[in-house]
Amino acid sequence: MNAETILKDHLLKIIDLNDEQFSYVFSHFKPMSFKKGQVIIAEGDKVSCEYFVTAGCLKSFYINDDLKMFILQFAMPGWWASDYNALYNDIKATISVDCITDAEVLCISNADREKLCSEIHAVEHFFRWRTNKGYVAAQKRLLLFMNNDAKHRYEELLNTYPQLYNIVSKQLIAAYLGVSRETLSRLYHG
Amino acid sequence: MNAETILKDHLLKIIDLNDEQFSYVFSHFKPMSFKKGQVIIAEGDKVSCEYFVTAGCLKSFYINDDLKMFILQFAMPGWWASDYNALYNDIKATISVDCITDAEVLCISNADREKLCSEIHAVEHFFRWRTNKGYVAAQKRLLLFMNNDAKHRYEELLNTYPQLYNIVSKQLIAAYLGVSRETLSRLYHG
DNA sequence: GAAAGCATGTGACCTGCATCACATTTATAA
DNA sequence: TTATAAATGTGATGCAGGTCACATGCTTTC
Repeated sequence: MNAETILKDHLLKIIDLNDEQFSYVFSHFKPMSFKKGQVIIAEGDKVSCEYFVTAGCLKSFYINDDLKMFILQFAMPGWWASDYNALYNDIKATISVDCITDAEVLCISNADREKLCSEIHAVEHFFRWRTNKGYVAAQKRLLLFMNNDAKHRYEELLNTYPQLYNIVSKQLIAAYLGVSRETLSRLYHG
Repeated sequence: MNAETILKDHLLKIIDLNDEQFSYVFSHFKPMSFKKGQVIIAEGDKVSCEYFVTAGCLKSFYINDDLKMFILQFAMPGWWASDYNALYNDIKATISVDCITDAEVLCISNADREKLCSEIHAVEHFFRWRTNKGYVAAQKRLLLFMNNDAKHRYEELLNTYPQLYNIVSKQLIAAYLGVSRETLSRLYHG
C-alpha cells in the first residue's frame, strides 16, 4: 500500500473528506525516505515538521545528562512523531527522533498543519481527535509507571505491542520501560 | 471575578469569539458548587461531563488494587478536569475527581462540547489547543518520572507549583510525586 | 572470513525507597 | 472544650532494581 493511501485511510477513519479535499491536504505532505539509524530530529534542532510513518519504525527519545536514553514512543506505520513541545512552542528540540529500521514518512510543517486546520474544519477535528488519543495514552503510561514495577510494565508491553518485540533490540525495550538492560534481561530469564 | 468572566478570559486568550458567540457557548455550561471532600467523579461512574474550575482546587486520581492513591493532576482555577479516557470512549470511570477545597466549577457534557466544536470552528480550535498543552505536559511528566529520583521530582514540583504547597496536604503531594509520605517527609527534613 | 564492534547474559554489590511500627502534632466534631 | 480522628515525623528493616565487571554470542565491514 502506498504512502498516500495509508494517509487517506488514516484520515477517513475519523473524518469525511472528498477526493479534491484530500488531494489538497495531501499536497502539503512531503514524502521522505530514511535509512536505519538516520536521525530525523536531533537535540538542539529547530523543529518545524511532524512526521507520519508509512513504513518502518521510528523512535522518539530523550537523552539525559548521564547519556542515558529514555524512549517516549515507538512509531510504526499509521503513527505520528515529532518533538511536539518544540514544534508547538517554537523552541529547540529536547526530544530526538531517529530510525530503528529503514523508514518512509510523510512530513508536514507546523505552519502547513495550522493552515489546513484553519482552512478545513474537518482537518482541525482530526488533529483534535489525534491529540486526545495521545493525551489519554500518555496518562495511561504515566499511571503504569507510578503504579507498577518493572515486571508488570514489561508484561503490559508484551500485551500491547507483541510485534515490537521482534523488531526492536532489548536495549531499546529497556529504555522504553525505564529499566536497565540488565534488569530487563533478568525479568524474562531467571 | 465570576465564573463566566473566568471562562471568557480563558477562551479569548486563545480564540476570537464575539459576545453573542460566547453567550451561546456559555449557555452550554452548568455552574456547580461543591464542598471540600465531595466526589465529582467516582470510580465506576458513567462519565458524561468535564469540569472547568473557577474557584477552589480539585484533584484527579487513581486508586490501585492495594488502595494506594496516585494523583494525576491538581486542578486550580482555569484548569479542566475529568476522566478523559472514560469521557471520550464512553466507558466507566477508572479515574476519580474530588474536591481538595470548597470549589466552583462549570460543567459541560461531552455531547455539548462536541456539538459546539462542530458548530463553531474556533471552539474546535480551542479544544485542540488545550489538549495539545495537556499532551505535552503529560509527556514532560512522564520523562520527569523516568529520569529523576524522588528528590528531583519534589524540587521540580516546588518550582512549578509553589502555591500548591500551602493548600495541599503532604500526603497528597506524595501521591502526586509517586513516593510514600514517609519518603517525602524525609526529603525536606533530614 | 578475520577482526572489530554491538548486543546480550549473569554474578556481586550497593542504594533509594517502600513498609511497618509507633510517637507526636494538628484538625474536626460532639 | 474535650474526644476522636487524621496528618506528620522518625527509626528499623527489607527488597527491587541500579551499577560495575566480565563472558559470550551475533553482526557488520573491509
